[in-house]
Amino acid sequence: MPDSGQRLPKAVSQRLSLYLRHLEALEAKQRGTVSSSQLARALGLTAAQVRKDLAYFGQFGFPGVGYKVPNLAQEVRRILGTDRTWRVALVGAGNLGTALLRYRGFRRQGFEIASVFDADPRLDGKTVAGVRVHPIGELSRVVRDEGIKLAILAVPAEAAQEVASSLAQAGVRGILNFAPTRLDVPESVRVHAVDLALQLEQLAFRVRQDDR
Amino acid sequence: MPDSGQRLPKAVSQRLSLYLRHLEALEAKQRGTVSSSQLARALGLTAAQVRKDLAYFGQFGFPGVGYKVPNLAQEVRRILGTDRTWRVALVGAGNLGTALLRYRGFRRQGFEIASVFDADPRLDGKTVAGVRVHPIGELSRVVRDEGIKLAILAVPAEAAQEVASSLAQAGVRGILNFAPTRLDVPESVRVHAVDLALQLEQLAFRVRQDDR
DNA sequence: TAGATTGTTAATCGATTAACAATC
DNA sequence: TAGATTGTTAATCGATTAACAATC
Repeated sequence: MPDSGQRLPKAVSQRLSLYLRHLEALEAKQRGTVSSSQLARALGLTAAQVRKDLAYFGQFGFPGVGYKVPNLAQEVRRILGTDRTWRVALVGAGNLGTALLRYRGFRRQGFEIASVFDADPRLDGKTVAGVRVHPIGELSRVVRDEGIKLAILAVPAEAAQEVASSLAQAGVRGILNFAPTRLDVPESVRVHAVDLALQLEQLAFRVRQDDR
Repeated sequence: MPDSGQRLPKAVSQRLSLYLRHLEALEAKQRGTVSSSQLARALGLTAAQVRKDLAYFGQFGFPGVGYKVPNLAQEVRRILGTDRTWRVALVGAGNLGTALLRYRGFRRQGFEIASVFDADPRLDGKTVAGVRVHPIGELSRVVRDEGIKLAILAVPAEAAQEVASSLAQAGVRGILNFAPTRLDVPESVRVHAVDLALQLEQLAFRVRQDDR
C-alpha cells in the first residue's frame, strides 16, 4: 500500500535527507544504480530499513537490479520538497547569521536566503555576502510582500520569541531556530531547533559513557 | 533499580540536555522545586517520561514535593559531564568556525575552545576572538600536548576526512562535525554530525506535509 | 535460466504511557 | 492528616528487523 494511509514515522523523514545526500554523491560519480544494501552500508542502516522507508512513498526500485540513482534522487528531492527553490528569510546578521548567509550548503540543497534582517541600526542598508540587511522593523512587510515561508532565526535568546511572533504573524510557516530557547508559536508554524551547545553536550556525554 | 544494569535509551540522553536547559532557567528565577509534570509541560513531554528518564540515574525526587531545582540541575550536569570544563579544539576558522568561536553558548555550558587551527597560511598566527590560529600542521602536536579530547570540525567537506583522521590519531575522543560528509574514524572516536542544510530540508518537508 | 534484489508481511525489539503503591 | 508527587511495574504503542514470494 503506497503513499497515503499510514502515518509517516518521524525517523523516516530524517533518513530521507541522508538518502538524498548519498544519492547526490553517487550522481556525481555517475553511478547508474544502487541497491538497498549498498545504501544501508554507506549510511549505517539496514537494507530492510532502507527499502521500507522508500516504500512509504511508492515503488521506486527494480527487483534484481536495485534503484536507479538519478531517478531515486529526483524522487527523494520531490518528496522532501527540494526540487524547487525555497526563499528563506534570515533574522540576525551577527557572527552566526553571517556564517549561515555564506554557507553554500543551503543553496546547494535548494534554499535561497532572500532577505536579511538585523536590529542593529549600524548594519542598516549594509550588504553582507551580497545581500542587503533590512532593519528589523521591515520584517513583517518584506516577508509578507515576498511571500516568504521559511525563516532562520539567529538572534540572541532574549529577542527570539518576539521575532518568532512577528514571523508567524507575517505568514512564515517554518522557523529554523538557532537561539537556545523554546518558542511559543501558532499551530500553523513549525519550529525546528538547532541548539549548538546541546550538540557538544551530547557528544561529551557519549565520550564519557565510553569510558565506563 | 538505579544507575547501572539496563542500557540507556538513546533518546533519554538527548532529553537530559533539554532538562538541564530548563533547570538552568528555573535556577535563574530562583525556583526552589519543580515537579515532573511542570518539567513535562515546559518541554512538551509527559510527566511519566520525565520521571522515568531521571530514574535511570538515581532517585533525585521527593514524593509529594517534586525535585529540588539546584540539586537536580547539579545532578544532570554531573551526568552529562558538564560539571567540569571541557577543552575543545576548533578546526576551520572560516565564517562558520569564527561564528562558533564567538558563540557564547559553548562556554556557558562548560566548553572552552582552547585552540584553533586553519589550513589558510594567511590566518597563521592571527588571533580570532582572542584565540591564536595555528597552522593545521601543528594540530597533532598541540592536541596531544594539551590533552584535548573534543574537537569541532568546521572545514570544507573535502578536507574533513583527513582532519578527522589526524584528530583521531592525536587522541581526540569526540568530533562535532559540521561538514556535510560521513567520517570514517576508529571505534574509539565518537562523531556527532550537524548538517545545517539537512535541518532546513527537514523543516521544509514538515511545512509541506502540513499542507496536505 | 540462475542470481539478485525488490516490496511487504509477520516477528521482534524498544520506547512511551498509564496506573498505583509508597512516601513526604 | 489530606493532598501531592515520586519511582516503578505492566500495558500499549511504534519502529526495526527478518523472512520470503514476486520480479527482473
